[in-house]
Amino acid sequence: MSATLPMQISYPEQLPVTQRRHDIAEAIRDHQVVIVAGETGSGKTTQLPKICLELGRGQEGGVIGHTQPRRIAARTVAERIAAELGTELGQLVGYQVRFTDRSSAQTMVKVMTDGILLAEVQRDRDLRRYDTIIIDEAHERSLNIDFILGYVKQLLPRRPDLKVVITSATIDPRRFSAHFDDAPVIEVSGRMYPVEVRYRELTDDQTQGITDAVRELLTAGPGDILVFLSGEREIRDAADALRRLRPTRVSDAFEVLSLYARLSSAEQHRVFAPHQRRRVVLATNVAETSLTVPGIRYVVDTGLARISRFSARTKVQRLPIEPISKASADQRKGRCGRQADGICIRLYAEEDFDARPEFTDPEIVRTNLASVILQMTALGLGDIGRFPFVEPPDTRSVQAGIQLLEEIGAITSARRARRSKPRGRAETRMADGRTAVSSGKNATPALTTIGRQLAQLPVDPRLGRMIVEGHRNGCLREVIIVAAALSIQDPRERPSEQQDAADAAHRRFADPTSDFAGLLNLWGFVKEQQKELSSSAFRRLCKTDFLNYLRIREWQDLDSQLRQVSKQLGLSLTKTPASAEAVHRSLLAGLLSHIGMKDVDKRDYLGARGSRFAIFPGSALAKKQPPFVMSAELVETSRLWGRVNAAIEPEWAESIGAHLVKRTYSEPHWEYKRGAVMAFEKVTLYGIPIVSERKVDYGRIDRAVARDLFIRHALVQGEWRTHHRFFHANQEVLAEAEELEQRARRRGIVVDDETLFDFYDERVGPDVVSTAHFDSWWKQQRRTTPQLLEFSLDLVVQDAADDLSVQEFPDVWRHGDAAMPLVYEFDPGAESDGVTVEI
DNA sequence: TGGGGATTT
Repeated sequence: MSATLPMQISYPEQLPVTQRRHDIAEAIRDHQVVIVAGETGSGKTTQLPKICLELGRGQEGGVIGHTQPRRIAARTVAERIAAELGTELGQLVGYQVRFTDRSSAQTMVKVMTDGILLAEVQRDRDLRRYDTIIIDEAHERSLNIDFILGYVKQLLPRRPDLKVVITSATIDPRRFSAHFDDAPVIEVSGRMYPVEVRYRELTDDQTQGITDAVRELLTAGPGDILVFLSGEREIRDAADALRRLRPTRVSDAFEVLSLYARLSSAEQHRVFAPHQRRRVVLATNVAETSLTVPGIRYVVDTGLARISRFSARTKVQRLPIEPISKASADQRKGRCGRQADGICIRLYAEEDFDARPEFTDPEIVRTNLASVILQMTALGLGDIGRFPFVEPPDTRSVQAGIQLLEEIGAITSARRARRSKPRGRAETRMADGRTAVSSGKNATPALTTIGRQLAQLPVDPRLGRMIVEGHRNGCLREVIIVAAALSIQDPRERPSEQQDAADAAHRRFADPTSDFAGLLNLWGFVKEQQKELSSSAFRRLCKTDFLNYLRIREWQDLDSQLRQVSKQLGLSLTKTPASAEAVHRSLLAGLLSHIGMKDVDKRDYLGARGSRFAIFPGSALAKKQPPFVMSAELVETSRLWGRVNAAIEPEWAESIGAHLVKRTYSEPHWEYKRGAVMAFEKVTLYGIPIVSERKVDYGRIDRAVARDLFIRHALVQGEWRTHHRFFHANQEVLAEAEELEQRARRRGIVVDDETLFDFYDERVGPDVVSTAHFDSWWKQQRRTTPQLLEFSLDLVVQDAADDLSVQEFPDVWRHGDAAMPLVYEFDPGAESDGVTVEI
């Protein structure tokens, strides 16, 4: 059956999976999808590809694809399979992770990260390259795994020849089985020594609980202790307390080590180095799946972890400390007992454990979905609501993802497309910043040109958006460097013992107005040193300058990758150095909802949608906080923090966010000097005032109101200096009527302003909103109707005053030869009231 | 005024 296989396949007898290999082979032969459930040590990861090979799969043009959640795992799994098959890595067995492809045309088993498989979907929609796909560690339920499980589900009918094997820890294999129409489940036992669980509910604080537990375990026998905590601070507190602990016996002496992802590589390596003394390792979740600490006999579990959650309401990522699930607690427990019996002390009550949720929420229900939606839309997968997810994300999260994609101009919803108007018109500029987009029923957004480009860029959509804008602003080189830095882990190290020295070393690159500029400075320094130094001297420099060499390499690799993809997208690199403003304007294109306005009183920032955030203390902007900032990352921990920031000019956001800004106008008023109606414009972006009181020509905003005010003030009230004949003639007519009022000692003879307004309103052209508009309109109009705007005395005098005439009230009192002027005034109570003869 | 962990043609 394996005629084309060059070697004999054998299975290590001691592995539990070996006993079930015939059942597994049979199941794969008879079913399209098989679930293999088994704990660590069952051998499923390495033996399943061999079973598939023996079934004749991975041959004659097809490849066995095998996905891993992490890069390191992809490499080591491939190495082990290759070794067991007695072949060289990269031939029959290969692997591919980002930046490294060690597979070839001969490769029958290709181990890769799940992200690589997803990326391949873009150009091989039916995954024709594979005849078998093994999805390992599916219980981890990462975003990638859930997307693959959904994608494969809808692919199966189109690829009846494709076999899929899902592997999972023994927790809940039924869920996967149900997702794949009751696919058979084969359970394989693990190879674990028994672990005794002791519940020690906290009576004091956590640090006390940890020291008590450690003391208890020290007396239980030899072996290292692994403590799970929620974060760096808790680790520091516990380490301090444990170092103060004085063991009563010499044999109880131990050293304390920390382990978390941001630890410097030297500090991390200590954990894996051989050692004599007993150890207590204080770790975050990094030790739950990613790193295996060797030689652990005992586990202390605080039962807590920081879990990332995305709030669809506030649109920010949160990192609350939460009680972990049963599955996670059991995974922690399983970290001891790999070499001998173990003990796991849980710092909570058994009833507490029993009441906890079975599983940790899968990432897809906890994360920002913009990237997934973008990829799905690019793949033409249609309605997200109908995609066969194992566990569909919440509608509100999907909406939030769509909203973000709209913010960065990646998609246009059907509604927005219908509403859009030609640019440059007042209506267009008055974009309403509407937030709701599409209902679940017609949630099929359309990709814009930008969106199609973003789908090709292997970075977060916000970062991709910066890159696209960088091309437009002639600073692609710089923006790619920044975007690359933002998508990897910070290459700057801050070892716990030398924080001040590390900060000082890093401060050399800091720019007080921009952390992004600081990254560019660091990049320049690294490039220069690399040019001048030998490879080993450069590594030494990294160490003394508190830089993580591997992450620097990762940064540079990602930079090259992004340059290459950009080139394919037709985005061109610039040779000449770009201005800081061009770079920051480009970055802002991806961070429109991450801007903030300084609140001087509260020493923090007003952010989008009424949120408030503070500058993270590690930022170069923490000391002198500028009036407006943008933040690359907003994460809520003890409070909402902006981690990587730069000062911005708020006006930049007005043009880049033209599709989102709201404009409101106040105090429209006539300005005599300008001969126009002006008003104050306020521009807000997500509720942040980016322009507070800008005087604008209101005629372009609201024609009706501006015309009304023009007529009232310029024409009716005469607040205008002009030579138009009708204007002066009308004023004389009015003056005559007013004189009549004085002489007749009656008010109400002259018509009120409303009548005059109506007169002009009926006659003046509809577009006349200022003196300039009037002049050009009247220039045409008066040729045909020169008298159009002239008042008659009849118009300005009330009907009831018709019987009166100015002649009845003479201007002069004649007495003999003398002619004395008469002055009329109607002002009861005043001395001048009545007729006054001037002698 | 101090943040869990992965991953990408």
